[in-house]
Amino acid sequence: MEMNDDIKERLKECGLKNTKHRKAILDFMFCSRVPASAEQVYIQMNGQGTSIDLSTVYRTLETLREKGLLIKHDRLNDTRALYEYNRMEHKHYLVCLGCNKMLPIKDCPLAEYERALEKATNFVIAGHKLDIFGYCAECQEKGLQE
Amino acid sequence: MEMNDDIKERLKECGLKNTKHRKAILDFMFCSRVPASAEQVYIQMNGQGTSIDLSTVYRTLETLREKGLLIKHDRLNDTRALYEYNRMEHKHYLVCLGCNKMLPIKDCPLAEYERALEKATNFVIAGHKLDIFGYCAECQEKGLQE
DNA sequence: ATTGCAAATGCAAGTCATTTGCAATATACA
DNA sequence: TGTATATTGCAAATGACTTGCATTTGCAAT
Ligand SMILES: [Zn+2]
Ligand SMILES: [Zn+2]
Ligand SMILES: [Zn+2]
Ligand SMILES: [Zn+2]
Repeated sequence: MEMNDDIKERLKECGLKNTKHRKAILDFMFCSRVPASAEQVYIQMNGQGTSIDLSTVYRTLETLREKGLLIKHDRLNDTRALYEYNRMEHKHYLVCLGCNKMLPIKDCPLAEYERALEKATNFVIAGHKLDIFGYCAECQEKGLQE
Repeated sequence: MEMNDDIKERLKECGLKNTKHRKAILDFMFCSRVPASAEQVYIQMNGQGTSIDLSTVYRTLETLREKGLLIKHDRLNDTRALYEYNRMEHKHYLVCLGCNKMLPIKDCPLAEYERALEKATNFVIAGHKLDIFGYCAECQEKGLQE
């Protein structure tokens, strides 16, 4: 399978051994279009027949993050961290305050603003982090949007 | 003392009993110009002669946040949450990657964008958090800007 | 000033996500 | 195939925060 070979290759590039756990996790993260928590990964793995311990999930996610293969979102408003495959794209997130779902937004409204800000402040701007909070359609229906 | 009376008044407005703990904590938060963790508040209180239990600090900070007197910053990059007095200002920060200086920006470039986003996504947007990273003029001179 | 009662507090124990020590196992590569 | 090293499972630990409960305190009505 092509994607699998690609994943295997990326692990090798990083000097990581190609274990079934790592391959399965990286594969899942690659296919998932929303960030996932360690527990979600754990449930997914064991549900799909890849028996793995929760501590191994944590260790693996952290290892992959260190190597730049994953991005870690440090507890935005939930109590747990979320990871996602690093597609090397600049994005922002719509974070639901009801269910903690994160919806990636490719669009960035700040390029122009940053240029103006550089002139106004004498800062050299290197980047930014923008998260937008609100309530998703489902949570609105549940009446959680208070 | 004027500020103290003011603090007392604000507690009353919120339907909170005016206890020495609450007054001391809110007073400290009001005077502190940087966000503080529960533990920092705990150390400060006990250091200034206001003996208090850590769990009470947690409960008090949370109560004051519920009433809108404090803002909670949920674990920025540390593992612990920070609280600050709510001065009812919407701001962002230019954060220097060289010296960690934070330059407040009152201006917000996102009002228009949020409206467009609501339409495009069906989210009800409640707020956002934007931090811009870069290098201040001094750090540029020191050649720290990578 | 006294009293009654809900709110606030201290203390100890409990959560819960995440981390760590260590022995057992799997992988890469000679 | 053998072996050094990385990875894993399991159980126990960590650390920030929360909670149950008995006691104390603020405050308002007497
Ligand atoms: Zn939602
Ligand atoms: Zn952007
Ligand atoms: Zn600087
Ligand atoms: Zn803004």
